[in-house]
Amino acid sequence: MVKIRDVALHAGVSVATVSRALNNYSTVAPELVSRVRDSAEKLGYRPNALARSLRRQTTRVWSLIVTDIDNPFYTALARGVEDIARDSGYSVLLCNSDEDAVRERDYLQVAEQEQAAGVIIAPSGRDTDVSRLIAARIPIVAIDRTMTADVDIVRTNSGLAARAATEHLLAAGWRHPACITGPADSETAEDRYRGYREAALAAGVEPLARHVPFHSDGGTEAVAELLGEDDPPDSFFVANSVLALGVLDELRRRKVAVGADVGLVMFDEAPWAPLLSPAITVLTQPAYDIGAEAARLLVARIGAPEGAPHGPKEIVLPTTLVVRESSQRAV
Amino acid sequence: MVKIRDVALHAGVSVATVSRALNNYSTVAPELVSRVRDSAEKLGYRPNALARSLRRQTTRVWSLIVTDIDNPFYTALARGVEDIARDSGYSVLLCNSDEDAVRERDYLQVAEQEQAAGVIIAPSGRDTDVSRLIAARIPIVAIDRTMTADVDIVRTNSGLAARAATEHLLAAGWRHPACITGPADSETAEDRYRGYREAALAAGVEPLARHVPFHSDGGTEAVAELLGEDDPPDSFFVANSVLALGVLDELRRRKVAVGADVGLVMFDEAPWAPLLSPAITVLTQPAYDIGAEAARLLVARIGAPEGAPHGPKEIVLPTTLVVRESSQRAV
DNA sequence: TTGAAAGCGCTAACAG
DNA sequence: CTGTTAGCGCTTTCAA
Repeated sequence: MVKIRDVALHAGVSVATVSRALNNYSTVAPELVSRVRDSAEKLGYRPNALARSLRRQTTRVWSLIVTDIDNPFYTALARGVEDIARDSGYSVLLCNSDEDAVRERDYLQVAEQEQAAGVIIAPSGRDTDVSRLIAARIPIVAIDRTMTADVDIVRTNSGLAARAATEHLLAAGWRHPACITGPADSETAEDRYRGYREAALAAGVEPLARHVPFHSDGGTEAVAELLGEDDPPDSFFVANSVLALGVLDELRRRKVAVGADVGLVMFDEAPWAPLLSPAITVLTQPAYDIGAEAARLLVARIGAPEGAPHGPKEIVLPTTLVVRESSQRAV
Repeated sequence: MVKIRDVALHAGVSVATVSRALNNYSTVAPELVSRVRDSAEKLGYRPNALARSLRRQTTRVWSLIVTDIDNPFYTALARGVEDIARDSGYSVLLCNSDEDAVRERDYLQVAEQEQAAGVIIAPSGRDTDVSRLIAARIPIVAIDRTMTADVDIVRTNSGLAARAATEHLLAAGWRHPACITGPADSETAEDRYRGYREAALAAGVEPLARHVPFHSDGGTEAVAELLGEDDPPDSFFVANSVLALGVLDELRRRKVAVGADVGLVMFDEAPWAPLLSPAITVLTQPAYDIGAEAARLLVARIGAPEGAPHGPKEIVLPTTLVVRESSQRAV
């Protein structure tokens, strides 16, 4: 491993000069700069980021903690984060908590110990403990879900969108929409449920819902239960695309035809949504932009002076209903 | 930030003792161990990973570089890597090169500068330059695609599988299968093409193929071109699921019915494959296991003594043809 | 403008 | 068994 000392020796200057030259300090004589650069180039010198970070007391790495790496919403979001991070010279440590509070805690600890420059997190629960990060002055931006801790957040208005989706189902002629959502302690799951509930109540329909884990099996299970009800639903509002996978699978298994026997709207766009027969009506969240905005917020926080007084920022992005076939009653 | 010195002061011992106690050196008196642990606990001490790594000259972080984070194959693989990494006490820096050699180079450089303990990479091309990592003695495991560099690799036998898939198409009664694959400089793309070609030739069918970028747009484009041929194909062997998304989209747009007008088999399982009508016949790769095996190989390499003589290992996992409806001629 | 030297927080010889 | 101390490789005062 070639270190700064080797470059200094080769260039015939001190290590301090090498450091300054390579970090673009304007105080170094131009000739020395080029001599140093040449030496560094020739020797194949790469600064040791560990040593630099230790000395500078700051790293160039972010942690991005998501709850489900298989959810296209999060991969799209990750791209948004990553693009902005790259532009700003950061690398992103992508961590998958799998909705598991223990894994999440572990990753938060890693972020702390590795002295992450910042953390972007989709918290597994509202009470996810980030107090240590805050104490360590590591900026945090929440995405998708709010948390009790006082941090910046970028999200969409799930409740409103859920309400609109349910109203759409009703307007399309479905009489008895049910809601399949995530665990009650997940904020987005609850918001979406509430939006559905409002719309149902407003239309004089008795709300019918299932809270299941955010996995496709959860969707499967919920459908099975719901269709076993005395007064089964004739349509579904599903709180995310992973859940919908299970829902659609179970519906198919039971030979229940979407768009004819039952209606369906799901939260989140997915690459396969337009390909199904019928094509799935979705609530599109600007996933990439959520990530990008969160990244911008983080950059701003990192750059902000120590005792900057500004309170937590909140950015709410719009969700769009994309009407396709699954929500329509077949002719 | 509470540091080791603070713990030492609080526990009334030297920093060395704190270090030893916390790192489970058996030479420390049990009473001191507990005193140190108590102090550390009380003060909320968290070792600075940067300082530790700098001193130990080794980190607990891996880089996992994939070419497309939106490809379910890679997210499943990432889970495999992550699970084993966690078990072995490592964190995974997941990087998305997007098939872009420049991004890939940047990430490799980050891995080097951050002194990654190891790197698992799906190289964007066979000639991806990992010489610096090798020089820095950072173990590397290739996944999915081989490379000219001498590294461990975990992969499937794409060629064989592709051949089987094409033979299956032919056996199902399709007369003129075409191949839609990735860029010619991508090894898996080429392997899959060759497998297809062998099967076609063996059956006396003139090979017909398109090499396009591994994005859904590539699939769209390929279909458009292929169907414009004088002697258009009656079925498709598609080299991965992302490409297939574009293929299916274009087929749908043109109102060409899969399973009736054309047959289709794609490489890789995808959560939506069984949900389409008709359900898609796929070549399933054990993505999770590929990741897990790669991780195990990496653990072994990291643990191996400096001058260990064993050459690069290669692990080839089986691919399974899952016959569903899209490859069958409708009655 | 440059160099010498201190020190980021930790671990690991080396002494005792 | 415990403490003292020398670094890991780098940046950044402080002097010259």
